[in-house]
Amino acid sequence: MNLFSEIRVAVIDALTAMQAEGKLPEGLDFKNVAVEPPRDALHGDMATNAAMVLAKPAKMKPRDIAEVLAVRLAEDARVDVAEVAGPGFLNLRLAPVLWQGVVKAALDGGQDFGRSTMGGNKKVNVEYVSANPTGPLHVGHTRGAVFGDALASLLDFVGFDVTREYYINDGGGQVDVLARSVYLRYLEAHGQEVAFPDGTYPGDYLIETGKALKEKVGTAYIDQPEDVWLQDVRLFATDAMMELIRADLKSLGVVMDKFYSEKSLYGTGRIEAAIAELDAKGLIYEGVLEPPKGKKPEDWEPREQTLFKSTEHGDDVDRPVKKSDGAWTYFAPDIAYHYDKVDRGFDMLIDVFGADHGGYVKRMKAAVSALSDGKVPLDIKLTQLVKLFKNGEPFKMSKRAGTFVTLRDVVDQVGPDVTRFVMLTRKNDAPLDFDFDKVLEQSKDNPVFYVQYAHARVCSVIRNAESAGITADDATLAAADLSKLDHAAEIAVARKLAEWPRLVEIAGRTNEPHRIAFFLYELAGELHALYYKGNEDTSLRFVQEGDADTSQAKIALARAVAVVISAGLGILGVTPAQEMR
RNA sequence: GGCCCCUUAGCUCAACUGGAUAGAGCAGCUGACUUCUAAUCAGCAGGUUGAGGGUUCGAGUCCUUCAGGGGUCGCCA
Repeated sequence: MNLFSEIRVAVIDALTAMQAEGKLPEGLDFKNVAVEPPRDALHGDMATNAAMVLAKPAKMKPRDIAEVLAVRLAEDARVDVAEVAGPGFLNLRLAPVLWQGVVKAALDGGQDFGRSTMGGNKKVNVEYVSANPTGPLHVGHTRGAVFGDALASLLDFVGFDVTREYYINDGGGQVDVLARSVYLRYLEAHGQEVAFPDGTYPGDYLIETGKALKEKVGTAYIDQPEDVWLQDVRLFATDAMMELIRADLKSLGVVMDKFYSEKSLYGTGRIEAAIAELDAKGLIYEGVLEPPKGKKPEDWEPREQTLFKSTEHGDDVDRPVKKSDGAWTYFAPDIAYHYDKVDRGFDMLIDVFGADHGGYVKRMKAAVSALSDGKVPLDIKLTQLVKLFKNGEPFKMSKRAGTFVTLRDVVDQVGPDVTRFVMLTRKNDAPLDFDFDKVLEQSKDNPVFYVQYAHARVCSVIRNAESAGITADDATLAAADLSKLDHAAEIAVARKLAEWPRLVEIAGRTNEPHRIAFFLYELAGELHALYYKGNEDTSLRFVQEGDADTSQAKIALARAVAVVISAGLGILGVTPAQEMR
C-alpha cells in the first residue's frame, strides 16, 4: 500500500473528470504529475504539482487549474483540506483515518510492508565483489560487497527477480603470480629459505596454502621446472583463495547465487563466439590506435591490433580485444561474460566496480549495448574509496608492505551489522570515512546505534506493557482501535511511516540503497521524539496505566515503526537489536 | 592533454532525479534526568550550494565555460 500513489490516482481521476467537463483540454500527458510529501510539513500532508506541469500544454494559468482541481479533490472523503499555494501547488491535508490505516497496513504487512511489484518480476543480474582470487578481501572490497548485496536485496524488495553473481578473474596473469607465490611458500614449508622477488605476493596468508600444497603433493614439485607444476598449483591456489573469499563474504553475511569463472571462457569457444557476434555487426576490425592524447608514453609504438568499434556505442576511442601478440586482452573475456549474461535472459544488468575501474565503464556499456542491440540496459555503480581512521588518525594500507586491512579485520573488530550499516550511510560514489572508534560509539553521532536504539526502545516498551498486564502481541496490536491515534505528534510518526513504500521504490529505481539507511535514521528520530514528548505530556506515553485499549493503539504505532526499521535493516542486511547494553 | 566522479553551514553529510523559505548530525550556546532505558529530547545560532553564463513558471539538481580535489588512459587485471 502506497498512500502517495493512491492519492495520485485520485488526482488523475479528478483531472480526467475535468477534461470530461471541458474544464481542461483533451490529450494531456499526465505522466509528470507527481504527488509528494511537501518539503515543509506546514504546507500539508501531500502536495501535487499537477497545475504547474499542465499549465503550459493546456495553455492555462496554473492557479486556475489548481482552483478547479482543489474543489474536486475536497469532495473526496480522504481529503480534509485542499488549498492552492505559491505558484500553483495544491496542498492536501488528509483525514486522520488514512494515517491510522498506514499503521494498520504496517502491522498487517509486517516485514513485507512496502514491498513493491514495481520490478514486474524482471530478471536482473547484480555482479559485485568480483575480486581477483589472489588473497583475502580488503576494506575496498568490503564496501562493494555490502553495497552490491544491499542493492540486490533492495531490488528483490521492489519486485525484481535478482541473481547475485561473482565473476572470478582466474584467467589472467595474476593467477600465475599467485601460483608462483604459493610455490615459494610450498618450498618454505619444506624447510627451504625463500625470498619473494618483485612480482610475487609476499602476504602471510599464503603460508597455510603452501603447507596445504605440501600435504597434498609431498615432495613431488621440489626442484621441478615450472611447466611441471604451474597448471596444478594455479588450480590448487585459486580454489584455496576462493574458499578464503567465500568465508570472508560469509562473515559479512554475503551469499552469492553464482560464481562465474573467467577461465571457463577460455578454450571453450565462448570468447570467439562473443567476438564473432560483434564482428557480424561490423564492429570488429584490425587497426592501429592513436597514442593517448597529450601524454605520449615513451615506449609508444604503433601496433596493429584487433579492435572493437566501441565508439559506435558511445565510447571515446575504440578498444583492443587482442594484444599485439594475438592473445586476448582482459576486455575480451569480459565481453564474453556479459554476452553470456545477456544470453541467460537477464532484462537488466548491474555491475558494481571499485572507483579505479571508472575508465572501464563506457567500453563495457558499449559492449553490452552492441551485444543486446540496445535492449538490455547495463548500469555500472562505482564505489568510492573507504578512508580508515583509528583514534581520529587516518591509517594507510599498503598492499606491497603487506599491511593492508582485510575485510576480516574490520568485521572482527566491529561486527557485520555495524560494518554493513556504516558502509551504506554514504552514496556509493562519494568517499567514505570509516572510524573504528566512532562506529562503535553509543551516541546520536553514530547512526547505527541511533537506529538500533529506536528498535530496541520499542521492544522495551512492549516488554514493559506486558509486565504491566497489557497484551501487546502483534495480533492484538493489529486489531487495536487505531482511531485513538489522533494527536498531531502521533500523526507525524504515521506520516513518516507512509513514506516508506514510496521511498523504497525511489531507492529501487535509482539503485541507491543508502536512501534506506537515511530514511531509517529519520524514522528513528521521529520515534525518539515522540517518546520524549511523553515526558512532558503523559497522555502521549505508549503505556497508559489501566487503559489497555488506548495503550494498544499507541503501542501499535510504536510497533509499526519497529516493523519498518526491521524491514529496512533487513534490506541492508543488518540484524535489528532487541535491547541495547 | 582526453574521459569519469566529486565540490552544499566551522566539520561529516542529506536534499524524494526540476519544486515552495536548501535540511540533519557533530562542534558552539540555552534548557530538560528518583524516566514507558537522558545511550535521549526541546530550542538558538550557523549558507552567494566552488565561480561565471545559459535553459524555464521554477535550478544544488539540466546545458556550457572556468577553478580546485580524486580516479583512469594500448600489449595489467
